[in-house]
Amino acid sequence: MVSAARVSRASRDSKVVRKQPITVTRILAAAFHLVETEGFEALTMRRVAAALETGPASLYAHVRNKAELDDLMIGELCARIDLPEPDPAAWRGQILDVCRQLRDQYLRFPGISRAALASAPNDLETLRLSEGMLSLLLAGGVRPGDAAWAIDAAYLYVSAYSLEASLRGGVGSGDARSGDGGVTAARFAELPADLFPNTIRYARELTSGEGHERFDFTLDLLFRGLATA
Amino acid sequence: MVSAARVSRASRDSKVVRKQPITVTRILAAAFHLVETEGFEALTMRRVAAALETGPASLYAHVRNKAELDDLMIGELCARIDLPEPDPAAWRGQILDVCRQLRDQYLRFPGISRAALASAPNDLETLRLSEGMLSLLLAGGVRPGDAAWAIDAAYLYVSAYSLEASLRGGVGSGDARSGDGGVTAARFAELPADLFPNTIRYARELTSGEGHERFDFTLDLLFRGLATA
DNA sequence: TCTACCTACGAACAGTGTTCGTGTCAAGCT
DNA sequence: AGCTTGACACGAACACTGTTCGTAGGTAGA
Repeated sequence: MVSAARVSRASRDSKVVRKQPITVTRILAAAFHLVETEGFEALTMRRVAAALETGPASLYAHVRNKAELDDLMIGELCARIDLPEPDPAAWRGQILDVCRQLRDQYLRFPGISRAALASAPNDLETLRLSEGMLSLLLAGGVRPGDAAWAIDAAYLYVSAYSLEASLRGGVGSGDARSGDGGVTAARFAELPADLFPNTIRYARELTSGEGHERFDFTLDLLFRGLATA
Repeated sequence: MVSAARVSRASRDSKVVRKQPITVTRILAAAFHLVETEGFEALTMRRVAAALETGPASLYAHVRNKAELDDLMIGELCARIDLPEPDPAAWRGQILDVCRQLRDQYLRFPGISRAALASAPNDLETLRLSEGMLSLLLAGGVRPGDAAWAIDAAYLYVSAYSLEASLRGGVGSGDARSGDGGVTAARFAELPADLFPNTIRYARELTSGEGHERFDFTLDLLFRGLATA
């Protein structure tokens, strides 16, 4: 037996080097890599464990649940959001920017917004984001009650939008870019004309929206309606 | 062997009566009952099959997937929505009413909105709802493009709201009604005061909202911002 | 009457989250 | 130095999940 002890400072001495210890950080890194490349459905305790070259049981010493792993990922994502210093004159642009950041983080890891919707993870990072958004609106002169409810609605919408966008784009179907909208519009045209007159007539409007136009449209609608005292 | 044939017209002759045949309707009924009483997580092919006193394989003759079962349920829910005749003067109230109906259908079957978010089920019933909502907004004088995007946003929000409300209320925790808000507000008060000044200060606003006040608030915000030509 | 077909279903497969018990190491105490 | 303690790692297993295969059974048509 090659007693492979005391290799704590040498990273890779030989092939019998001691395995790097499992930490929450490494688990999270493996999880993010997995979701980024294969989508949220592939995020499995076994897959994460395999990426760390161990068995699934080893993860439960650092993470209570898969649910907790999900929450940790959402927290990490929220931590990456850049919160601007509140500028009372530009609060609408600022809050929109924050929402866009959140959306892009979600979209970078397809399907992860499921985890955001599946729980109300009141950890510190999520609250930091919430606090930051609240500050922007308050600085803009929005009434506290309205501000609180508006950011809640915005957070919900961003999560739902990202989830739907992830499913639509998928993680494997890379060719479903612009042609898909035309396909859907064509299917609308084949509906019974007496039951779906408006759907047929406005098929273009229903399926339109390049990039994130719909996203901006909705959030603008949401924040523009807030009274600034 | 008691040949139990030709019992097709007699419903319940004796104990050896022929088992009622499996139909999509019966599958859906069992599925709805299951979700209503035990929540969406309990909706399992095996549980549905067991409720029908058969094995899981028997379902796959009538339903392609569990995903298709989910879609069928969403379709059924949408079919129950009552679409009013468009009244140009009252379109805001009308669309809000439709959204409330949808919300109540979702909330009656806790967690089922997961299925609504997990796919864009373009079946006829979903499209009927979409067409109805579109008609209301168009009658109100909303521009077609705005109307199409607004109902999309509203549908997304209703689903996300219902999902979160289902998780918050749970299906087993019947006592988590009004006391929970106080608990969350109290947890906000224990946060580090230098990092979360607004969260602490407006803890009441952040956790307030009896019944569906937040729901109405958000949708009002959404629809009030639409220009009526 | 015979045949063909659709329905029902038992059994099994590949996965999932999670727990139990055992090992194995590192540090701390005597 | 020797011993003990405790945390970490992990193989195996349990109770589930969705889904498919092969086969039986009864019904409808020729």
